Amino acid sequence: MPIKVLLVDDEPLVRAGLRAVLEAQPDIEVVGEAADGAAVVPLVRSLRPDVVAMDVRMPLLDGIEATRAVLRSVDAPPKIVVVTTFENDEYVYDALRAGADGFLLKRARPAEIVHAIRLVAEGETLLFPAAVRALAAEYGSAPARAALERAALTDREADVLRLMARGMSNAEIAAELIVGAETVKSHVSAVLAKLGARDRTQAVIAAYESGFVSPG
Amino acid sequence: MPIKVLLVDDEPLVRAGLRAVLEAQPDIEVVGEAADGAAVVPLVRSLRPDVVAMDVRMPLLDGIEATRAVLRSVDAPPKIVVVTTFENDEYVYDALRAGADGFLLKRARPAEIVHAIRLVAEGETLLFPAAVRALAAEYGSAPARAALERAALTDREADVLRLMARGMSNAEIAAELIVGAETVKSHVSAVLAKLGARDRTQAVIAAYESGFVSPG
DNA sequence: GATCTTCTCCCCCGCGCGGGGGAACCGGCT
DNA sequence: AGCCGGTTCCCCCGCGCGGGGGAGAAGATC
Repeated sequence: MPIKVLLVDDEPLVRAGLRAVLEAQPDIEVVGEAADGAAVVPLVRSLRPDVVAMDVRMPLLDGIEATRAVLRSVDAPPKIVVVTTFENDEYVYDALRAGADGFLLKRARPAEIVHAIRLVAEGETLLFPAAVRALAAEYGSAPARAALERAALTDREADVLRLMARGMSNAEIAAELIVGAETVKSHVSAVLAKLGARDRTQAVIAAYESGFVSPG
Repeated sequence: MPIKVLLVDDEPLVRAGLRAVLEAQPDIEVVGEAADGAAVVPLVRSLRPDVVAMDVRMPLLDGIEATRAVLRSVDAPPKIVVVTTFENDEYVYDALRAGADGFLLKRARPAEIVHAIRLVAEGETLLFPAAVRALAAEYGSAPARAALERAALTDREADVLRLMARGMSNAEIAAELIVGAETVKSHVSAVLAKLGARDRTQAVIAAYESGFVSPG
């Protein structure tokens, strides 16, 4: 009997890609899709998947909350694999703490994705792929890193800085985080103040220099 | 005279979407469509498009080979923009090496797609659009550096980008280089155009991701 | 000579950014 | 109950930024 998988991602293209990759395997069957976390629990109840491939960042209910909701409210819950774009995404670890069984990168090769699904279906836990260790190893210089740690950014400020470091405007960050533009401005101002940066460009430079974000 | 665009994608839905987006612009005209790479060269010869929006993955002849074929066999070849679904598409960089002038993601917003077409039509190389990070992540900094070299910054523009990456304002850069503020603005604008960056922050990000500057 | 690129500087203009305030809500802590 | 930090949103305001033009001088190239 095949491994039944439920896909949860707000981007149709990502779902289509995962479906194509997984359904090419004879032992894997995609039994359903959801575009946001709020739809996950009912779908898990009705479809009884073995594995849920869950995006972290989604509108309405993110992957972390959705993971908690599934584990809390479903008997014999499925294995949950967190799907993420960036390996240094802090949310990934939150999701793992919330009870997820592993994670995989969207840029992973199809064979790796298939492998990950099979592993967690068998009860294994995928915690720290080589990519994450390698990234942690080449983390930034100690002084700069310490400086940024001293800055003591809040969770939300860290989110904003991460998106700033991806070149997003305030409006784009607001759309990404599903908050108002004024809210983003508040967070940006707080980040600039804490980092001692004059503008967003200096803040992004500090993020790179400290290893808060890393090239590649 | 409008920018003449040829669409090449095996998915009719994608072609329809691109056509709808591009033809909403008064200065852009979609002159033709092709469903696979094999049909591209004859169509380029007969239609003489300014820009070819080329999917990477296609039946018969993929976007990489089709790009090579066009550049090899057509005089005064059109600009070629690689269209891809996933930012980590391993073939994207191969296409850039084959001579493509830029790339864009299918999930990009209409305004970004239009912007990309206009930029490459003007002879710029489009590097930034969100995919640079993923490319650099998977293949290391060498490809991104090569891509930045393709941008062909002049000596002065490289000077300005280096100082931008140190967090300097236009006025500070002007003082550092002992030139007028207006001169710096000109160089900055040139850098942004060549990198396909929207603002100085994105330019600095591209500088880090490409290894043009390094943390530490 | 003519042409091209590069570097230099200038104009106007719109807008996003960042500073400076304030305020409401909520959860945690005392 | 009271306090406080975090998140959310609002106001006004000045200014640097970036786009779109143009233009002159120097050097390379043909």
